[in-house]
Amino acid sequence: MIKDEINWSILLLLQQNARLTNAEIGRRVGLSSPAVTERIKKMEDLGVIKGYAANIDHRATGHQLKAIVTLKVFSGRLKPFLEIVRGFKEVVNCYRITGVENIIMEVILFDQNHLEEFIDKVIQYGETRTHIILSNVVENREIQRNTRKRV
Amino acid sequence: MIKDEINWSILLLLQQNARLTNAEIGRRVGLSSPAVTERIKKMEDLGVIKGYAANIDHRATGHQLKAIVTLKVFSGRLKPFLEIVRGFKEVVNCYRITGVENIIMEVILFDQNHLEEFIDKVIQYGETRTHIILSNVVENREIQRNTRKRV
DNA sequence: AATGAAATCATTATCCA
DNA sequence: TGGATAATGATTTCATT
Repeated sequence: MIKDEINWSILLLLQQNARLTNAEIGRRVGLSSPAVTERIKKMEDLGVIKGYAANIDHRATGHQLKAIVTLKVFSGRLKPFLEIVRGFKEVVNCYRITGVENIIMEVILFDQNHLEEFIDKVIQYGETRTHIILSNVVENREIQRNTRKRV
Repeated sequence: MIKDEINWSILLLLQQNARLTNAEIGRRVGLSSPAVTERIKKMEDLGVIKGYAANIDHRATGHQLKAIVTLKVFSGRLKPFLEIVRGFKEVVNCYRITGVENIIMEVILFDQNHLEEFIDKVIQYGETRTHIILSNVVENREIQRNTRKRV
């Protein structure tokens, strides 16, 4: 759990720019830099902060396509799929989900050939459905403090 | 485009830990820290690096549920939806996609009541399908250099 | 891209509420 | 327990080569 308002502010700042210095964060939230350092370290140790990642434009790395691929896994094929998917570099996110489909993946691909090769790899584990991503409407929004009424 | 191998190394390091100092990155890739600073700045300016985000555990912020919600938008309702979805704090990612559904969203929610409220908000824009996320199989994997054979 | 000087930052220890 | 302050060492920034 998050201790107080100041930690919420620190979390928001780090979600917006993880490369802010602790001194700069301190200035914005009204704390000294050692105090900020200690608060951040504690939240890292507690697992509140899981890590810090640079956000890369996939087109700049030569990846033309981004797609969502769902998988309705064949009977008995879930476990082997869960093993092998960790090795697929195209897959940047993979979730187990409820519903008719069991798996949903976010995939980054060089081109349509690459998409075809990828489908070939996963089709032996289940029935796939592919959605090409056309545009980003909301991207990587920060998790914020709960301000809604609780029931 | 990415200039050389060293920039790929820098990108990989920043995806794994965006809070590494430039001096530390320099040590690992064999450059001085001003050289690293300049390379990173150039990649930021070119839009190769879009930003740096702390990764927060949604359970630690009191959000019990994560879900995928797809939307088959009603005729004429896409534009108003695209406007309003930017204001929905629950939505951390939203894509326009090809296929029967037009929209796919990644949503973070406090509890099942919150999910119900969220569905109520979006259901006027189209037909929804909700998948609760059960677990993460692959999370936030780094985009890597292309090593596969090109055709 | 490296180097060196100056400013800023991180870290540690100590003290205080 | 949590934070401020001060000292030291590391880092960043800027100018120069």
